[in-house]
Amino acid sequence: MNLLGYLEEDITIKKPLNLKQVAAQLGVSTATVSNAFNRPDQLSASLRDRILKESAELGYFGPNLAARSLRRGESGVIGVMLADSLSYSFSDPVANQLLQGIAEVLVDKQKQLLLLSSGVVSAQQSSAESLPDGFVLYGALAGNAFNQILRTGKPVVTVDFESSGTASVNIDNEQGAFTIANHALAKQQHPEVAVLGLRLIDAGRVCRLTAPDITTHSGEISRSRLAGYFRAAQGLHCSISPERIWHIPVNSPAQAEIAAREALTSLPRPTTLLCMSDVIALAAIRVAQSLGISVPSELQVTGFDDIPEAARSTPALTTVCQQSLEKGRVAAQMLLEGNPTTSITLETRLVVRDSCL
Amino acid sequence: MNLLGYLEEDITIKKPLNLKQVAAQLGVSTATVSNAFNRPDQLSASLRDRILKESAELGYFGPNLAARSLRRGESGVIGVMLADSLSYSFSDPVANQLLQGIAEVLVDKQKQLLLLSSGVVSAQQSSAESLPDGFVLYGALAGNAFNQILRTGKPVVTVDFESSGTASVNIDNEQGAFTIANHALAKQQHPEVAVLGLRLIDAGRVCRLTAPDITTHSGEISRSRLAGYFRAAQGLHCSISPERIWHIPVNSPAQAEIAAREALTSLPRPTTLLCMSDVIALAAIRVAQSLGISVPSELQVTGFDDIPEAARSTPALTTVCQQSLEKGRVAAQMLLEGNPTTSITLETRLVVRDSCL
DNA sequence: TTGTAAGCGTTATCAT
DNA sequence: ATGATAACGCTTACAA
Repeated sequence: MNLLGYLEEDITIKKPLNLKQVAAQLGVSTATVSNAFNRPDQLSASLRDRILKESAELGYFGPNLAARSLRRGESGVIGVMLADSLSYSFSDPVANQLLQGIAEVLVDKQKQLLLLSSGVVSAQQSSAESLPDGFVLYGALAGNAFNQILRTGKPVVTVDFESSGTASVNIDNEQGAFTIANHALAKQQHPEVAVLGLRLIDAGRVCRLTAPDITTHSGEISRSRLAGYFRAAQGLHCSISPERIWHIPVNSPAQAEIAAREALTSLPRPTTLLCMSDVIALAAIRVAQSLGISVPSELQVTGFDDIPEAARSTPALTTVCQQSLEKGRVAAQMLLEGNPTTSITLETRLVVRDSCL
Repeated sequence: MNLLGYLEEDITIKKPLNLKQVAAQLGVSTATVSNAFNRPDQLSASLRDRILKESAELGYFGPNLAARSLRRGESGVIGVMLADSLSYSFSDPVANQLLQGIAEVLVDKQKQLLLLSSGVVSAQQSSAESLPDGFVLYGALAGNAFNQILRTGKPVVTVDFESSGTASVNIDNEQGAFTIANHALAKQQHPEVAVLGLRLIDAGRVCRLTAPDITTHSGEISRSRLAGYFRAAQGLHCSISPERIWHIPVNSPAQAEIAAREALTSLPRPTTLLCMSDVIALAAIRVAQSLGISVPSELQVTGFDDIPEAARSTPALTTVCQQSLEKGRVAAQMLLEGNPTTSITLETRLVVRDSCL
């Protein structure tokens, strides 16, 4: 093989065909090839079939996405931006269910999914957010990422947080928390309540709250849930003091176990553990078992989320279903069907299983 | 507001700024703005800072991705293509761990993640696979999707399957299965073995195998695991007949429970259940518990994968760690660091916990 | 039905 | 450091 031959082959491998070359090969105009891929009505079915078939044989599988979206102003890609880091999100069952719901709709509507995490975008020199035709934003985004996306002027649906002017999908966290706390506390005479809370304050370690922490606002969702717990407790004339509320910085089993162990070895020992996520609650059940504390007879545990694992554990977890999967579906549908403007609040549902009867 | 005003405003909202407009606003040339974003060495630091700052204030956050990648021939996007449907993959703990590992590396290297599922691509008229600079392919892809990606000539790393000429990350499924089967069977006198297999044949329902199924090859991975089980059994002079092998079409708890129930109510009742995934094994443990069969004293259960939930269940699951997270990391690193050509086989590790001592 | 050509927003080259 | 300009691959209005 000579140098020229080598170069030719190299080019063949490196550069995919483009529409112009295909048109030349097939002996038709570029317009016709383009129409074959984009506007079936502009040519005869037989010609279209021939072009599609033969171009596939040549190794051309459709117009280059960058060029096409540059020209058309749309890409067929939907961006999903996650407040937490990407790799963490894949380990979080709630985020996974949301993504699952979104993916269902996108596949159905033939859209591609570009995953963005708020950290990367702001650091990036080229704006990946210029490509997608629309966005699902999950959770309160760090810093300017949110504004950056809004300024694109593209349709946006936010999930689990709201911002005036954009469509959103939410649940009533306060109400869900109230309902389950009420369920847990109503039937006990003198419940000893502890709360295992998620992201209540701005601290990187597991710790108890202090009185001033109660009035400070930090994470919206957690604060709503805490408010729901308080409302239920007050209605039943029992109280939850700050030092019986634990802050857990990340929704991970490891952190949750630390907090659960602290709570369950503190005195007086809690008889009820209100947990702000299922991951936390499941960890609490494991810790209780390892300490020889029987659930639910000696300790009632409640969760929040209703992740799949909640139904599988023993004892099965009593929790609040927040329909994460449906959230994802609804968000994606709103995004893809017309101009999204409305805000939707999905129902939460008390799911009574064995950990708190 | 008059019609013209309305239109102007509409345009302002709809069309994001472009580099040319920004250059005009700032009173510099397009080349300079472009250089500010792409080639810091081409202008003074102070000018660059001014441009970056002021263009952000104008609402310009960096060059349009479609235009940039059209021009440069690269996009900064990595495509991950999953053999299974996207929404299913998000529910599968193994796929999630792989994605987590990939995401770690991509975030670190400032790459974006485009998720493709093999179903969508082939049906799509525009080729989304033209955008990414490289691909991680997970699992044996349906139909032409694989070839379509290879023909792009872009770097590819395959995970959990091999194809000559492309780099790959794999584990030794046969060896892993052999090791755990050997562990499970070696210490019993006359073990009654049943296998709960994943995707062994081409059938959509849970069912037992028949003799001819044993020789037919279908899913590569499952077949390797089955071969490992057989090798271990033969070495210990015990046998596994086809009607003691169940086929489960999807790695879901629901399907697995059906198979487990069949297996555990069949006679003679198995004393050892070799399961081809942790999801299946965990389902088997739950079914055993519901039938009053004690694990591990009356029934030994082994899994495969070592998903996070395996360590958390009671009894904790004895399984084979296949390092899914590391697989993802390695695959992404291979893809991003130079021309990937090598094939790597990651170690599997027997993890003895309580379900099979 | 087909061919032609403008232009989408960017980068890179070249001369200035 | 700048200005002008040619691509990158495609879509589409328009003319034939």
